[in-house]
Amino acid sequence: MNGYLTIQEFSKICGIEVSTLRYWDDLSLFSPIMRDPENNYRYYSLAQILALNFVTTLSDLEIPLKTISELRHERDPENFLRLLEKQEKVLDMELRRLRERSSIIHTRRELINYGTKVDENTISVLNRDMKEIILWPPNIYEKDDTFIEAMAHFIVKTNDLHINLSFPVGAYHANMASFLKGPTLPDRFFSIDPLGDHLRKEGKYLVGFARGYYGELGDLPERMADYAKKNELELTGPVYTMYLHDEICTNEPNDFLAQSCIAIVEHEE
Amino acid sequence: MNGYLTIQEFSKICGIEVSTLRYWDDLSLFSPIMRDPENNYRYYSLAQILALNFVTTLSDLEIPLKTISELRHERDPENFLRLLEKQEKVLDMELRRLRERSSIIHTRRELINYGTKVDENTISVLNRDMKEIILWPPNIYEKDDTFIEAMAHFIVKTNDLHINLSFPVGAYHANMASFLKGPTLPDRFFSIDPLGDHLRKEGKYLVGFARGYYGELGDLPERMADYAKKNELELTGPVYTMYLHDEICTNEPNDFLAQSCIAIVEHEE
DNA sequence: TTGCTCCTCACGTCACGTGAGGTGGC
DNA sequence: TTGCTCCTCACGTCACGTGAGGTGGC
Repeated sequence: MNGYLTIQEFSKICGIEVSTLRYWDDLSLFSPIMRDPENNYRYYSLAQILALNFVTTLSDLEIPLKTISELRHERDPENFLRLLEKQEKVLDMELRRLRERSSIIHTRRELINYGTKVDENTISVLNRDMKEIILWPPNIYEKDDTFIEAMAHFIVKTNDLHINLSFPVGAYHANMASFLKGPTLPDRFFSIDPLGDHLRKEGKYLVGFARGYYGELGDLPERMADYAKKNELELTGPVYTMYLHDEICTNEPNDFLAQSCIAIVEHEE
Repeated sequence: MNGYLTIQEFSKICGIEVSTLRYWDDLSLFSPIMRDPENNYRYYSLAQILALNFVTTLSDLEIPLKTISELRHERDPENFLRLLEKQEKVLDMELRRLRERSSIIHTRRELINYGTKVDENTISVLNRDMKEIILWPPNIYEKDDTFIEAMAHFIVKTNDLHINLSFPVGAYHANMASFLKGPTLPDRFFSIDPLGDHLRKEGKYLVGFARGYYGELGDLPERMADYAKKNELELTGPVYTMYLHDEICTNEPNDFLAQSCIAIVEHEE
């Protein structure tokens, strides 16, 4: 057949799979210019690349084949601009969600990675960078509430806050006294979300670690207080407890790894 | 049932559809803590929100349910870091494709929009911004080739250049003489791609428009040359012909709208 | 005869959403 | 009795990919 291309030849030229070409033909979305009446072979022409380009361009933009099909016989610039505007909004939404996902992965990787390297038995003074978090509203405990129940109740009550639980969760005590008194019952929760507007300031922190389930910090508060006393450190501001390893990266609750830290007053001499 | 939640209650609390919860149960990915042996009702506990969080977090990251399921019983930080790294690469690829799509939409909208506003019957001198394009390698015409066939042949021969045909295509003549001699047979093609490294410089251009199929510019070259002569304009550099309206936004080839432009030498006095 | 391309038709994929048809408690 | 929730099972979605089983030309 002079000038005609078999389906495979056409497929190679335009980079569209044979199965896709057949599927588009079935939908009457894009059909070969000719069929052999004997054996039903499909034959395409080179010039069809342009008609094909209409379909591939729009389907690459994630416009549904049905919409493309409907548009095929009545395209005009005005209609088309409206479609593009609509699709741009769809893509913007996707972009936003993608960025959030990247953000979650990045945050998680940082914490987990740090958790695998840390000397978890030592209390020490370390420099910490600024960190953005989202502080949830203050907790109101009902009697017998544990950390987890409190969190669950909290999530239930504040469903409309649209907290993204994919970001790691942490516990916030307003000061060292509150931390010593009820390590299991933080004043607030927070999520470690780079878009948060609460800033944990940069500077020197007293830092300690503990293995165990949410809220179970063992004697960490006392050990941190002792260390501060022995080394004559003046502590200030809230205690931030972050879970470096949590239910996302281990299935053994006793292996959860928490890091608590509280800022140290730096005296200039 | 004290402390137990029906499937609908649990669904509302955690924001996961009832049908999704049932599906995840079918897959043994996440099951209720209890079943009523009488009627097979599902009952969930508040504490299950944490186990659920493992599934939702990973599925929000677009990790396949099968992978999540496999991981469920043997998560550990090391494994997990590897999974996150892998998924980060997947998301980066998606991000790149999304950006390209946005770029295509933006480019198309600009051209189409401009095309609907333009005074297409007038030759005029206009300021043009800098524009990035991708210049394809020079054309080699076989005898009887038309614009379209040339383009098709070109695409076939240069399949390995990975030209993205979703960006609008244009025609490039090395200079006015070449444009006058063979408007139908440009020296090169190009795509209007913001990532292109060939720059159409900013400045004053002689600009004209023509309706018609690819390569069919009518007497536009002569009209432009006449205008230049009458107004004593000195023309320089290549002629860029862009299709403001093409097969993507109209199904009538005679309605394609081309814009040809060539730079004008600006004498400082 | 062998190997190759083409055809149609049916079924699988993935993560659900949507009924249909039926049960159980107030 | 009525209305509500729950159940299971089957089928639909979307854009193909993958055989199975068969034909036609060199």
